[in-house]
Amino acid sequence: MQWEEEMCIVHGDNRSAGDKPPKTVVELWCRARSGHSVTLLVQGLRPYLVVAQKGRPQPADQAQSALEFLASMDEVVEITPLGDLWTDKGEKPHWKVEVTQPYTVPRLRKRIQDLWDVTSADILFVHRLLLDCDLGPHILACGEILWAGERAPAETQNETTGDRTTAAGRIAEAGGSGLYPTDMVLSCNLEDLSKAEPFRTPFVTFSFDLETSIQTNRILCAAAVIDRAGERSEHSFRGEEGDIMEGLTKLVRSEDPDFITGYNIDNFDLPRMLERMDVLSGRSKMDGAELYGWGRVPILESEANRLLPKRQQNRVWRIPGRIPLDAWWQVRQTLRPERESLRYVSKLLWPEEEDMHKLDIDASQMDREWAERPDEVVEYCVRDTILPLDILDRLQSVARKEALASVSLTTVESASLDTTSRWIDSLVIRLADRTNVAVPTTISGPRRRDQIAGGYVHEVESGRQPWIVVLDFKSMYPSIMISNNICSTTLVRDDSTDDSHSVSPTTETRYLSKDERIGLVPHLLEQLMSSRDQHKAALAAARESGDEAEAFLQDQLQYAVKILMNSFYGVFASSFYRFTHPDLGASITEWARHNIRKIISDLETEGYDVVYSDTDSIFVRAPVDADAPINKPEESSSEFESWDRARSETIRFGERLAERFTKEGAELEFETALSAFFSHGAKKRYVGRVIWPREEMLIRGYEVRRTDSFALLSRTMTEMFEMILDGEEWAAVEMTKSVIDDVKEGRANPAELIISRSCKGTLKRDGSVDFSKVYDNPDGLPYVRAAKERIRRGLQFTPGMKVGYIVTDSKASPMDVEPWLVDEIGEDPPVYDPTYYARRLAKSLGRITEAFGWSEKELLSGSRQQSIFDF
DNA sequence: CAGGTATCCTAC
DNA sequence: TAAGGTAGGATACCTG
Repeated sequence: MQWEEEMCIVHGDNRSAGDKPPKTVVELWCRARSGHSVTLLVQGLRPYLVVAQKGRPQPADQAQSALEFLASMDEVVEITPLGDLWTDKGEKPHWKVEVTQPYTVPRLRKRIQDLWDVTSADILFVHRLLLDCDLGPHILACGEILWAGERAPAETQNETTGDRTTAAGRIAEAGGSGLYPTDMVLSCNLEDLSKAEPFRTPFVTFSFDLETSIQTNRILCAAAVIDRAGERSEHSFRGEEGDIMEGLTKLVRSEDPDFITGYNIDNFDLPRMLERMDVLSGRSKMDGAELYGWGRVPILESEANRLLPKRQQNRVWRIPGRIPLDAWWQVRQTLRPERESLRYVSKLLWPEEEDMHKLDIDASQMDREWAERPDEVVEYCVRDTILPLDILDRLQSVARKEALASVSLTTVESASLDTTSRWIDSLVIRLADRTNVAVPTTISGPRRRDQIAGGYVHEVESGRQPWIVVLDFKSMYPSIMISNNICSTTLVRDDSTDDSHSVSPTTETRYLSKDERIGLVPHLLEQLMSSRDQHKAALAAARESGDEAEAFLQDQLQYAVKILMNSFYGVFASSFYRFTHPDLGASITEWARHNIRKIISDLETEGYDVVYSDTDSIFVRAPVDADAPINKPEESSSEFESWDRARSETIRFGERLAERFTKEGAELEFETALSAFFSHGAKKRYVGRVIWPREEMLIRGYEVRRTDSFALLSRTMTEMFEMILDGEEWAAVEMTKSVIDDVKEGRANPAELIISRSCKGTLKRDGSVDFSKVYDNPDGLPYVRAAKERIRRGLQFTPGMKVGYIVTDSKASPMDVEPWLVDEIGEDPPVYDPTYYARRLAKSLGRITEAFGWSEKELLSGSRQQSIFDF
């Protein structure tokens, strides 16, 4: 029975489907737009690599005997000429060498690379399918139904499609491995797949959590929640450890989720499952599959390798067919919270809902808690599986991954777990293949030592400046790449010159004109720029018509395009990427420095004051009445008119500068107007009172922005900035002195003194953490000592997480610190070292007050003057 | 106690 | 043996 519908590719893999003749099947695990899961078995694609004669271009017929030898090799099935392809040594004849199976490609590449230039030889087979058929994650697929389970659409279920035994046979015949745990299995050919418009897929997510014994590492209980497009069901497991693991595994296999989440699963739950599986199953791999066979493949001896979750080195976990997405990592990336415990994060996200973060179990005493009140432990465990789902919902993590997959034309798994260079690959290789450019392999080996120069940062003077306009270049690096046609394929590598070339300002790196050859990178960036404009227009139209769902989708897509565009520069300025050259990155930043410096010097020549500039931005003093008040007066007040006039003149000045300095391909935008700007004289650290296009305070670089500052410092500094920007520096100093006095007297709230820093480490197989591999002197670092103390006390620590601590004695060397455990186990706060905190406050705040003549020493001395604070 | 090194985090 | 970049500020520890 044939079936056709739209679906989204979650993940893909391939397997051999016979040797004589050699056949390979691509397995695509998908979620249909209508909700059920599908395994697509795609036939008809054969693995290949591409070769050319080494060195300078030579006539194709000189390759004849070498080609004959190549054709005689075991792995090689067929060789076909591709004609001339572009390479950095010129255009030359290439041949497509089809091979038996994907796994032979790297082997063959190594064997022949002394004889041939080998290209297109490090591309994952499933990506090959998306590239060659020009598909993205959203597809329309048509195929023969080999299996239709209970959740498959009713009209697909009948006696034939629903019979397990015969289904397994049909699947094997189509090159699949057996009865996949998906709702449907379809067989199709390459031609049966086509690109579909993006839609929001109703993915299924599985969230789980383990509670384990601190003494023995044994799993005491577990919980899981399934989210099926918003519909949730809760499950809990207790009893024998093996039964718990089997229960979880059965649930994964029957509910068949696309995403697997939880809090800290990457470094805790997933490795712990593997460790306990080893303990319980001994040597039999198939016992292991019953305990932990979460891979989306049948439970068969032949699938032993794909059934279990895996992680190479210290990288992300991979589960064939599914996507492990740690809620902790998503929180870290999108929220950047000061602390990262689940309790802290849930309070941050849902401050109103008390029972969501009720603290009732002491995780550091899990064995005792489990012995005394197992029901509460299970309840606690269930709650900790619901929160990660709520977090992913709130952060829109899944929708973002899907949008990124859609704009980079890759699988959702690749968008979720792969790195920037893979997403770029997906677009670049596709275009290279279509425009006859050979695709070199990624460069391996040691990193380049000499760095390229980066952006220009202007010196900033200490003090306050009134009425400033901030302008910046729109998408500076992408614009430079587009307007100068910067690409590996347009770089002039010999010393030829031509008037049509685009020539970089100082090193005189040359690029071909667009008329001669349009570079891959400029071509793609231009496409992305216009597609972002289209998504933005569609977003506006959807909002207009009240179509919330469409507006959401278009907003996700335009944002994903932005992210993708901004990552081009980094990848092409890197030392390893396949289409890279050191001159590329260097000339992009060279143009950038040149452009911004030119504007600065033009403005200065005309007598304007450039206060600051960083890479693509410029801060200029507006020529307005210097006596106008900088803090906004009441509208009824007599000074209001003066302020308001300064404001409109500043805005007009900003608009005028933007217009004047905007050129074709380099758009300077008027970003904000400030009534006051302050810096203590350090680059990348400044504050501004924004008065246009909205009213707010802008802070960059200062401790206020840093997650490793402490709350009291951030709060005091923010208040200080408010006062300084209002012109009340004396009050700021007095306020600061009173804060420091309180700290010295021991009156500060210790919760405001927590310092939190990320701490690395390597996870050992038995679950313990090794710090000495990543740190020269681990015990010399306060946060490592705090992490060690956490571990000693039976609390979770996973490599990379932030550790909160209080300094208790700074006179000791190294200083004494204690971890902050109040959130997690309700422990009394440590007693802080008043001298240390007073000194840190005075130092950080003193740097700022120094601009007005008050030093750190004066803040610390406590010699407060009579002030408005003394009532 | 000055200066160098290791480390973190941020701006762009 | 996997991989977006550079510029810059700040802190703690260690050494001489």
